[in-house]
Amino acid sequence: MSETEVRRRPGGRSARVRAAVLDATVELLRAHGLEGLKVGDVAERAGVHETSIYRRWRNRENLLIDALLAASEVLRVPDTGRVRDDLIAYATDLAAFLATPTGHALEHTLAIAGDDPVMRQARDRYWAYRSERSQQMITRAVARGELPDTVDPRLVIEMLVSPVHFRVLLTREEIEDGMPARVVDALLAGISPVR
Amino acid sequence: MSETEVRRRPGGRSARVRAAVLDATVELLRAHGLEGLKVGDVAERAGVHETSIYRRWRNRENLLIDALLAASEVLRVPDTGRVRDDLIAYATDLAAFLATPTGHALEHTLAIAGDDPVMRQARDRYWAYRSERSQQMITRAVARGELPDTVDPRLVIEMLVSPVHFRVLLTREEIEDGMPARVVDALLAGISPVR
Amino acid sequence: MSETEVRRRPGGRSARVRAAVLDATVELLRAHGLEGLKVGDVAERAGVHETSIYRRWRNRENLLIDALLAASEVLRVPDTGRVRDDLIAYATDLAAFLATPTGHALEHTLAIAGDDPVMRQARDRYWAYRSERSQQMITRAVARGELPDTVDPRLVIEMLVSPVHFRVLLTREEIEDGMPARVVDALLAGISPVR
Amino acid sequence: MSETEVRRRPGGRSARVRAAVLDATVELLRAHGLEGLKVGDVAERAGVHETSIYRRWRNRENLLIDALLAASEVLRVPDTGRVRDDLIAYATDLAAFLATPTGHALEHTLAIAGDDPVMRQARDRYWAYRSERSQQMITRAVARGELPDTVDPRLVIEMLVSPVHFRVLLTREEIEDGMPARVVDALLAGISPVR
DNA sequence: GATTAAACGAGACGGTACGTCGGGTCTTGAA
DNA sequence: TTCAAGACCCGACGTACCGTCTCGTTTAATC
Repeated sequence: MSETEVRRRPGGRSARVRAAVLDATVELLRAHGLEGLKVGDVAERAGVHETSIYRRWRNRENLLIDALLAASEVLRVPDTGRVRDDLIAYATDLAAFLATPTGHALEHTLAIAGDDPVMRQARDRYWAYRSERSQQMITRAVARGELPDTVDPRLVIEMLVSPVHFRVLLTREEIEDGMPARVVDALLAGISPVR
Repeated sequence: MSETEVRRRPGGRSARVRAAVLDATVELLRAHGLEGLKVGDVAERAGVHETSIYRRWRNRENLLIDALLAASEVLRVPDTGRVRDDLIAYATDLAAFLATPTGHALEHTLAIAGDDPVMRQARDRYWAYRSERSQQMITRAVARGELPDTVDPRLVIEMLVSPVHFRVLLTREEIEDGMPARVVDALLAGISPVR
Repeated sequence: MSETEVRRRPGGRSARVRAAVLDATVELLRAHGLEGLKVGDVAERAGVHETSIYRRWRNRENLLIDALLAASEVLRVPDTGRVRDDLIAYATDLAAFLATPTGHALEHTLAIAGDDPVMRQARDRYWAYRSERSQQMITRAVARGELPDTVDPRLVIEMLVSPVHFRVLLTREEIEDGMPARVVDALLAGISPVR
Repeated sequence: MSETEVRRRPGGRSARVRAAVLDATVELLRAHGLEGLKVGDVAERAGVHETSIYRRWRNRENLLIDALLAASEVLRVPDTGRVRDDLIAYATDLAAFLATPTGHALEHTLAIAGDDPVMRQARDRYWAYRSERSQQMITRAVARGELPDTVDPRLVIEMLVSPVHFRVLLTREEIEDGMPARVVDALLAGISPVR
């Protein structure tokens, strides 16, 4: 999904350069963080000339986005047969991913990213991809009869993942072990006792 | 709450300089956004020498944080007597604030901010302040008997505000009119019909 | 002799930039003196970006030295066939050169210059060049039989030129017309009447 | 001779401050060299407020000159009864002094110093003092009949001391042991064998 | 297998902003 | 009223990194 350009000659020099650069980018992100990522360093580590990077990605942001989206495919959507377990597992996985330097960097990049067409498109593509996949947990639960068909999958997913992002990105507080479960339970049962 | 230093001579030159600089910072943020804020411009607009800014705030980030926190005191906590109304009003207000350039800039700055002591302290102070005040909505509801005393005010507030921040900061999707109400309802009643 | 780098493409942009910057430097030195020479001004006058100057020369001093050494090639070594005339002519020329703003600035720069490797090398190269050439006046005289082969060319040249430098640099007294001749005569004949 | 101002209350606070500052200046010069001398450091070391220094000396240069001239009184004029010995001893002493950090700094300061009235006067006073005293070696020799009364004392002294200054200030070459003697001999006897 | 166009290597340069440094002035509280 | 303390003004220096430009060289697809 992070393919920005048409690959004319797969496996040729171009492809090698591209792969080396994206790898180096992620690697350096992990090591020095977002601010510490310099195009020149990426070039050096990739064994490629800086000019070649600018030629292909035009600027630092494009490179970043391309590299990070490629690195974000690790998130898997569980399918245990029970919503509660699915949601807890997903939130836990997400928290773990966001705790890695790569995950952290991805978040920051998305948060910082401007609104030029390129970034906008990249961002939209990323969230569309994630929404679509994670909402399957809800639609499957509805199909199984676990949840009423009146639920709004998007809202549910948002209320599930946003507290995790919130802590990672804004308050920077740790996500303690039971947190995902408590979020899921509050979400499923509500906080008022009776109606 | 954004007071970083002891005011030795309140009203003296130092205080005047400080105020002028913070005002200019917020003003320019509103005008040119986060990326467009240059320390040199702030200095010029504040009628102060650039060096004086660096002397006091050390770098751009510290200046930003100080200015933004000062500008974030507008958020009020409602007290209507009914949780649902309180929470909806608060979330709506928050969404409105985050839609302003100042609010946007505040979010971004907090998200970008590094982990040096200065920023960490500023961030912690900010969230402590906001948490403490907003959780009053929950504790009041518990006192009134509207909510059971088993609810975790912190979790509730997080689940209330994080979807708003999430959209503003990450997906950049609009917050439609009914959204706060739907979040509150899901939170209060839960999404599973029966247990 | 002030060539610090290998010219890869002689006459290319690099060479043009280099020449323009050195010219501008000497020109501004002439105009505003040593203290008044700002790197930014040089850049502007040379039609070159300030960064380019810092990239190549690293700091103001290196630029100065390079420019001044380039400007000091005007000193010619006379060859009249008679030592006395040669020495007087040389000392007179030297005095004239040192009286120009450029000469003045050269002196000051050499006197001020620190002992970092770059400056040290520049200084050594300069004096080696000047020594070697000026001592030819003595060796030629010895070859002609005008002077005994026991004379130390280096000492003689030092005793010839140092009074000139001394006045220009330290006492700042004028070098009156007959001064070089009197120095040369004292040097050749000695000041004691008999031996 | 380095008294720039009238001492109103010798021994009073003013005098103490003045002495402490000048001492600190020379001390720091010795330690960090000319470039490394900061007014703020001097103030701190002297246990005096920076403002007090600026009040009295007005700027860094004046302070420097005042301190250095005070430190240059160590040069003594020998009187052995024989010109050759006198001159050699004097030149040797001079070389030794100029080799000390203080001597070095004095030279540099004089060489760098601008032409504003203050510096001009300080410089003139310094050289007048040194000239007057050192030329006594020549006039005494003339009185003794050792030298003809046609010699120009000023020229002789210049030709004696300038090679020393030359090496210290410009070429930065070491002054080897026999050098003063060879200069003196060349000066007394001349370098041409016979006329 | 020779040709040719795209991509790459190399390196200087333009440009913008950041942050530093240090000399020197000015305000203010306190003695 | 004077003085110590310290913030401030001012103007430079030097740094860092982004992104551009030019030219020579390699590579890989095409003839």
